[in-house]
Order: sequence, then C-alpha cells, then structure tokens
Amino acid sequence: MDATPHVLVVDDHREIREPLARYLERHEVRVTAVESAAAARHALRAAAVDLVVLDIMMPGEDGLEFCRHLRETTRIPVILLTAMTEDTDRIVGLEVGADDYVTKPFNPRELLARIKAVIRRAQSLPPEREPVSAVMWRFDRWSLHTDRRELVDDAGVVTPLSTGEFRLLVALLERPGMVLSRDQLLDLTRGRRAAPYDRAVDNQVSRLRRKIERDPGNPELLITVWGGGYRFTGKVEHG
Amino acid sequence: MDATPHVLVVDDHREIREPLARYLERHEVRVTAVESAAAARHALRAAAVDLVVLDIMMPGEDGLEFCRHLRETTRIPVILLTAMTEDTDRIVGLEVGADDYVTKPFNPRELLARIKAVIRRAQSLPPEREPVSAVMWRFDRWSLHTDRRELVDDAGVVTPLSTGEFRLLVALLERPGMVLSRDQLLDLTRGRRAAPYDRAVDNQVSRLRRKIERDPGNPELLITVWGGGYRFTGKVEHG
DNA sequence: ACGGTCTGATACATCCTGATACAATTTTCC
DNA sequence: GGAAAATTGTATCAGGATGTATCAGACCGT
Repeated sequence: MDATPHVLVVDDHREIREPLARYLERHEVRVTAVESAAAARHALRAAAVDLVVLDIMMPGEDGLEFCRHLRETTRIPVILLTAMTEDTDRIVGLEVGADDYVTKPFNPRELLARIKAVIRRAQSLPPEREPVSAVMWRFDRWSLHTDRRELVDDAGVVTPLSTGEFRLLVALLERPGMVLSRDQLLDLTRGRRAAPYDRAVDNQVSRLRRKIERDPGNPELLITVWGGGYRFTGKVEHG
Repeated sequence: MDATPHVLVVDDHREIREPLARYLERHEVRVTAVESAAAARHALRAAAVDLVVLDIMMPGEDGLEFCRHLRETTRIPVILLTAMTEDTDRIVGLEVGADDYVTKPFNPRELLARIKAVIRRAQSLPPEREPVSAVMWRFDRWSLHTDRRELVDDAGVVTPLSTGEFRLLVALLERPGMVLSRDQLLDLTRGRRAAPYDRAVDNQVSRLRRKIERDPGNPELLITVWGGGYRFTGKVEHG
C-alpha cells in the first residue's frame, strides 16, 4: 500500500459499523462504511478499496454470497465478521474465500491487527493481472492497451504512459461523464487522501492532457469542472 | 455535494413535517417541505434536491407509488417514513427502491444520521449520466453543446461558457418561462442557499447576458422579474 | 413626486486552475 | 550497490472565475 489502507466496512448494524469506522479512522485507516451489500457494490466502484470487512449476517443479499461475488470478480481481501462461534460458520467463511474472520463481539484492536496483517500479506503476493478490467479501451482517436499501458492512435503511433497517467486515465474511463473530485481521483490513483493545497492531481491531469488532447490548452476530453474536479467527456468503448 | 444537502420532506401531517423541517434546517440541511406527492413533483422541478424523505401513508397518490415514480425517472435517493413496524412494510419499501426507511415515531437525530449516510453513499456513486440532459439545446440564434459547454451561433462562431454560466443557462433552459428566484437559481447552480444581500446570481446573470443577448442592456431572452427573480423567454428546443 | 427597495454595472478581492520550474522519490540500468 | 533517468510531488506565479462592495438608476406603493 502506498499510503494508508482504505477499508470498506459492510455491516447493517449502525451501532457496530460507525464506532468501528471511527476507531479505524483514528488509526491511520481510511474508511468507507456502508450497511448493505448493495451499497458496498456501489462503494467499490467509486473508491479504491484495499480490504473489505464484511458482516456475514445481513438482510437482503447475504454476506457470504457477497463475499463469493467479491472473490469471483476481484482480488480484494475480505475479513468476515461472524456472530456465532460455531466452527461450521468459520469453515464456510473460509471456503467462500475470506482471508480471515473475527467473531462478534470483537475487540477493535484485534480487528485492526488482522486488517494490517491481511493487507501486509496481500501486498507480498504475486502480482496477478486484474481479472475484471478490460484489455482495451477506445475513445476519441485513441486505443488504450491496459496490458502494455500504451496509447495507440488511429495511425498506430504509440504514446507510452507513466503509471500515474495510466491510473488516472483508467479511473476516468471507468466513470465517463462523472465529475470526480481531486480527493476521489487521488484515492483512485494513489490510494491516499488529499492534503490541504494538494495539487498533485492538477499536475497529473496537466501531464495527461499533453498526451491525449489535440490542443492541451483547450481540452475536449478531460474537462475541468470549476470548484468540482474533473470529468471525462466523449464516447468510451471497451472490450 | 458542493455545500449543504437539499432535502425534500413529503408528509401530509403538518405536526410532523414542520418540526422535522426546522430540526434539519438547524443542522446544516436545506429543506423544502411539502404535503403531497403532487406538491413534491412540483418542488423537484424547481429545485436541486439531493434526497427525498417520504411518508409512505398519504391521501391521494400513495407514497410507495410516488417512490416508484422517483426511481423510474430520477436517481434521487429516498428515505421512507413508515408508521407501522411490520416487516411487510419495510420489505415493500425497499423493494420499491428506497435507500432506507425510518419507522414512526422516529428520533430526528436518527433520521438526520441516515440522511447523511445515504447522501454520502450516493455521492460516491455511479458513472451513469443524467437521464434528462440533452446533448444539445437550441434557442434564439444559439446552439448549446452540453458536452463541451460551448455556445455556437448560426454562423458557427463559438462562445465558451464558464462552469457557472453554463449551469445557470442549463437551469434556465430546463425551465423556460418559469420565474426562478435568486434562491432557486443559487440552489440549482451552486447547491447553496442565498445569504442576505447575496448578489452572486445577479452577477452571473449579467455575465451570461453579455454572452447570449444581442443587446445586453435590453435583454430579450433572460428577463428580470422585478422582485421575483429571472426567467427565460423564447422558444427552447432540445434533442 | 418621493422615499424605500430592487437591479445593473463596475471595480475589486478572493479563490481556483494551468503552467512552469525545481525538488524529492522511484525506477532503470550498469 | 549505485548512478542516471524517469516519474511524481511541491512551490510559485499568472490568469481566469466567482463573490462582494458600491453606486447609480429603475421600479413600486403611497
């Protein structure tokens, strides 16, 4: 993890979710807390989550079900919260692919320790390729090859992208038309939170524009929303 | 949300609606309170509402019916107020697409907490684009290209618009002929409430006139309604 | 006509963004 | 390892966008 880890807490009980979120926030963890699997799906699309803490018992879509879904579509580590202490539950949880589990009532310190442990472990893992992300994006006159991190224009001319430029572009392409704040973009590209007067995103935007825009002085793809952030306009295809 | 969230409260009981509105107002929430679904439809057209708090039991059009309508035509989050505590009601509410529900009698603090939670979640949400917004507007001798935020006249001359001018113009074009107060316009363009002696809108109107009117001194499109606000006259097409 | 209120225009202060230069950091290549 | 190159973050300045203050003139009810 570049900076502080970003943890998504999914629990339908507010009296558990919110104190836990506050506790983690106080200990160098960025937290997004939601109360349902449906909300968790949304949050995962809008932020760069490093780990999910998931209550196993929830109304609506079941925690285990959601955990299975996570495993099928992403490689984000999962820690399960389980109310019961029966072995059956533990076993089922780990079969579904969870990285760890904690039984309720739990000690927040212990959970924090496990979060750090799981993240540390996930970090030292082999860098498999993303299972979900598309191989290629198309927009304007460009094709973006995610495997090579290269832009290719209509004529076949290749423009290499740096890591930061690539992440920024992908974050934008995945959310066309949506206004993204500097804070969101920093989260999505660097996994950290914006400091006051943080101009890192502005700078990266400027650099990316120089590569993708016909006239970087009058951008047509990567548009500034004054006081709001940036947004990507233009038709985006991928496949 | 740029500034404070704007919540539309829909409840036919004044003794619930008005104290709730006052409570929310005291806690950094802009509130519009109405007593029927019909009034709510009207309010939604005149203001930039971020969330709807909706009583499920109302005479006339039913709350659930209205909730369904909201889901079909907008993406505004909804929190239902329900008098009963029976599970059937809760389930039906969430099936209709509500984001949360609160049972009466409710604690205003709790409702406020849920409002904030739902808005926070909705904010970090989807890449979908606005369902209403057209690609192009036409009025007078102008074409407004919403994707590029540019005005193009008959001769093809391009006039760029700033973010504020663009939002003001769109707010007006979406409500042709309707008188919009400064407060409404500020809500629609900046998502905030007018301070006493707030002349920000006047100023933005003045700037927009300089760009769209043939003779900004004698405006023909963006008309002043003395003591009322502004309104856009003239035929508007979009598609 | 008269005074208070509202609006238009201008000027200016403040905030936000783009660009550049340079420092810090990471990566690459010996 | 360590130096060179590339990448990224920070500082700074300039220009643009927006909000506030002010004054003059328009509008309204009396």
